[in-house]
Amino acid sequence: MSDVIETRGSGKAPAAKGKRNAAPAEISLGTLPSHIGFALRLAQIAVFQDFHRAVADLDLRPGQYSVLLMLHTNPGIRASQVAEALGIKRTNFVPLLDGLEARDLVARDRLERDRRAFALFLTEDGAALLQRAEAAVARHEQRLALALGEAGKPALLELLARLTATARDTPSPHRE
Amino acid sequence: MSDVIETRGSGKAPAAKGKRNAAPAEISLGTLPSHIGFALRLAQIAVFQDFHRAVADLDLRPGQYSVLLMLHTNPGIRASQVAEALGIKRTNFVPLLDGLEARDLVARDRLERDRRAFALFLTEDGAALLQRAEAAVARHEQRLALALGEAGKPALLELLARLTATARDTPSPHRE
DNA sequence: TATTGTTATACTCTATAACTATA
DNA sequence: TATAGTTATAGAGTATAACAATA
Repeated sequence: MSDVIETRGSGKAPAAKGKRNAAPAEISLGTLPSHIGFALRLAQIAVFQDFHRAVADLDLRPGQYSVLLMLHTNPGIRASQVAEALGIKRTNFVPLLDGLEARDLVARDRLERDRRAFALFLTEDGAALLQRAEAAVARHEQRLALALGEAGKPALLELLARLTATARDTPSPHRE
Repeated sequence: MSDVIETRGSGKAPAAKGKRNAAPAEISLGTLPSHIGFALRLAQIAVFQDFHRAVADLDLRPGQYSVLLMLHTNPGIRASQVAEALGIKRTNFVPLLDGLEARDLVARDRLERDRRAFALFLTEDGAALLQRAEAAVARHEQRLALALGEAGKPALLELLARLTATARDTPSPHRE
C-alpha cells in the first residue's frame, strides 16, 4: 500500500549514489491513489488485459464479445438498439459489425416491414464461438471473483452501479 | 436493477404497435451487467465525465491533472519517471508535456549532471492552476464518496486495488 | 552499449457532420 | 420531416521502431 514507486533502472541499478539530486530516485504518487478515477483506470486496464488473455485464442475484444452476447440474448435485434444498449455510437458500430460479419459470426437480414433496418442474428459459427468465449470469460470472472473474496464481487458491482448512476445524473457542478 | 432497456424512440414515440416484430422493443443485456469489466467501463465513463465537468473551467484532463500533481509532490522529477509512475509510455508523454509547457504550466530544466534528462517543475501559473484544480477535484471526489456511502469509498478502493494486483499478476490462463 | 528524450507512425476508441434510402 | 444505416473525418489514447545527444 505504499505510494512510493522505485523507477531507477527497474531494479537493476545499484542503490543510487546521488541522493541529493534534483530528481529523486523515489517518487510519490501523492494523493493520486485515493482518487476514485485513478483507481478505476488502473483496475480497468488490468481487468481488460486479463480479459484479452482469457479470450486470446478467439480473437475477441470486449466490445465484440458484448455484441455476440446481445445477439444471442436478443436474436433479430436491430443495429441501433445494440449500439445504444452498449453505449456505442451508431456510427462507430458499423465497422464493429462489419468485422464480425466478415468473419461470418453475425448476419444482417434486411427487414421487410422497414427496409431501412436490419435484423441481426448470430450465425452458426457465431453461436459456436460465443459458447467458447462464454466459458473463457466465466473463468476470467471467477479468477477476479476469487481475488475479491466472498462478498467482494456483488459489493463491487453495487458500488460501481452507484458511481455510474450518480456521476451520470449529476448536473454541472458550478451552474445550478 | 432491471437488465431491460427501452430503446424505441427515447420515450417520445407512442407505445409501439408492432409487438410481433423480429426486433423487440425491449432488449435485455443478459449476463452483461454481472461482468466486472462491463461495470468498470460504465463507471469509468461516468466518473471521467463528472471529472471533466468538475474541472471544465480549467481545461484539464485527468492525465494532465495527474502530471501537475506529480510535479507538485515531486519537484524536479524527470520526465520518464513521471511517465512510468502514471503508466504512460515515454513516447506518449512528450506531447502531453508539450501542451502543459505551451500553456506555461510546467517548465523543463536541463540537468547539468546528466544532460540527456530534464528536471520538471511547476511554474507559478501551474501551481496556481493546480490549487484551483485540487479544490474542484476534491468536490468531485466528495460527490462520489457521498453516493458510495459511509464505508463505501475505502471499500471500493480496496476492491479495485485487488483487481489491479490480481489481473496484472495473473499469467496466461491456458499455458501453465 | 545503454539511456533520455524525441519523431514518425499506426491502430483503437470516440465524436460530429452529412449523405442514402426508406418511412 | 424523421429515422436506420452509412461514410468521411477528426480527436484522443496507446503501441512500436528508430533516431540524436549523452552517459
